[in-house]
Amino acid sequence: MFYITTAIDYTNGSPHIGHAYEKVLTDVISRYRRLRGDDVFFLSGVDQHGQKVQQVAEKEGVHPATFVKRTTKKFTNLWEKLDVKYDGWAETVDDRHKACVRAILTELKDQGQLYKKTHSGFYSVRQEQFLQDRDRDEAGNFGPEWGEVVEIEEENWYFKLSDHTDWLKAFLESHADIIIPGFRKSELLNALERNSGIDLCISRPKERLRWGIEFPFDENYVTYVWFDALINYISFAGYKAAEGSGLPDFAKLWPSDGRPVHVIGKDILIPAHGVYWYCMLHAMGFTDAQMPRLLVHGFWNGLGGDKMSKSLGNIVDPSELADKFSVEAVRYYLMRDIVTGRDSNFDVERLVMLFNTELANELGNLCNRALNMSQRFTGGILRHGGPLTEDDTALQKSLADSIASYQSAMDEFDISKGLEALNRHVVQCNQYAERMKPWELNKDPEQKDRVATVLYHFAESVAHIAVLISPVLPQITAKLAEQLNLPSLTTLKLTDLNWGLLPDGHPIGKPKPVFPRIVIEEPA
RNA sequence: CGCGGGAUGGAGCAGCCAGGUAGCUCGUCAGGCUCAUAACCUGAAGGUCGUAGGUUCAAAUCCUACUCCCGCAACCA
Repeated sequence: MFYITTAIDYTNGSPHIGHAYEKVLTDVISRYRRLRGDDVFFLSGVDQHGQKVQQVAEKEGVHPATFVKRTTKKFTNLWEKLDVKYDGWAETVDDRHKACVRAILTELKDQGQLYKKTHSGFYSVRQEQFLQDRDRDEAGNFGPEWGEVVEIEEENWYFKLSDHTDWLKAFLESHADIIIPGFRKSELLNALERNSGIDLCISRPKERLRWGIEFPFDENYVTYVWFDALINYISFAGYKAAEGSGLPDFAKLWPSDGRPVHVIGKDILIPAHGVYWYCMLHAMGFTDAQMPRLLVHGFWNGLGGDKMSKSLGNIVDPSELADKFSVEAVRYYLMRDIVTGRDSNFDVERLVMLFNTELANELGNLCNRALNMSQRFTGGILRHGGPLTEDDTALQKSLADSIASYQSAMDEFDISKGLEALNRHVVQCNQYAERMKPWELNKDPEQKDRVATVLYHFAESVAHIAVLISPVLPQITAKLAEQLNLPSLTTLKLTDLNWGLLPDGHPIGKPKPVFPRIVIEEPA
């Protein structure tokens, strides 16, 4: 079983392009693994507790539960629109999740992993948070942005993080591909070096935070984010689930030799996932062989590399984008114009350019011209035709090569490179067309077989690409399958992709552009 | 000496881990083709691969120093 998760998004606002990227990326990986023939379970969800939600809900005069229900809808609507198809959906207000969190807390407390301690520090009443030395201004004071700052003492629950950091260091050092890309691991190890010996505060007194999961053994406290949000990866996988909960079988999703993949953003690697989550799992008794892989993606920045932010006004709404340019264009752009793990700059012009060149002009046009010629020259019937020439075998080899590099790129989560590999074959097909000139051959009745052979090579190439591109553009695969009059294409696996998907004598459908070019009206 | 990333023809990027003629897309210029979505194909111009050293027969790639840009620095998230 290939178990893959996204981070759960915090429901205090609307989803932006970064949320969409992560979910589409995970969706594409899931679909690819299914294409490979793997059993896949894809979990996504939302983080609904916490102070920010409580505050915003209060401001809007609604109960937090009502508020998160409304905000959650914005996320689920977007995933539906963007064709993100998850198998499990995590909502942290779910009673089954709460029960799991409580069971874990109880167990860890019994094992002596949790303890209560008093912390004193400077507290900003307005911001409702403790302040650190680095929040001080140059003169060493807390500035006016914090409002009234008081020194208070507060008792809280702590998790013995420091008991696990030595193990974590050794574990990370001995497992090469546990964090992708690799440079993130050195960053994590360095951070670990600097900060070991600190325990983790995991509670909030109820007078400060009500909107959370109550401690099973101390009713005056709720869990703070860590032992709530992070637990979703196991609670919704069926960890400690009650009979008839409707949750998956945990032993199947996360077996003793199973390593799930958590897809997360670079902002939550250190410390949340890279330190806290690994140590939490270790404390719960998960073995080294069960520790998840972390696929750490980068961010989409604004043009020029600025961070996207409300104040700069360069926030991109993925939903509007999909309405304007189509879901395919958005999915393709998000996968194509970034190297997994790195940052990229969001640029609508590049979205349009990549769609128009690679999809409309190259792939779409190839499909269109191929089917058109088949309709006009061979009556819409595909035939294997005459004996193969060197050009034909070279084209078949190009396809095989493309599939091989596609597969190795996709196995390494490098979607952009995988798509590039497919494009290479499309370009080969167009070059083959120029050399073979079937429109010339067709004028000579002697060359009927040759024309059929050449046209078959186009159609067969399109059929293969239709399948290979399906993780990124699932709707397109269906459209291409329809035009090729071969609905079974949508159910093929990677191993089924041998030359000859289209039988001899196969009647093809009517060509219709699958990627109409995006035309931007220039302001006069 | 806090940590990590980046610096490659006009633009955006790949290549670096496992050194061996500098690659892709867009743009520009010239040509070809007409089956096709004003799509497709061919050719050309354009780069001392941030700077300075070093290792090597050979460095964009390895090592050292430096410059500039970005992000992050754990009871707060």
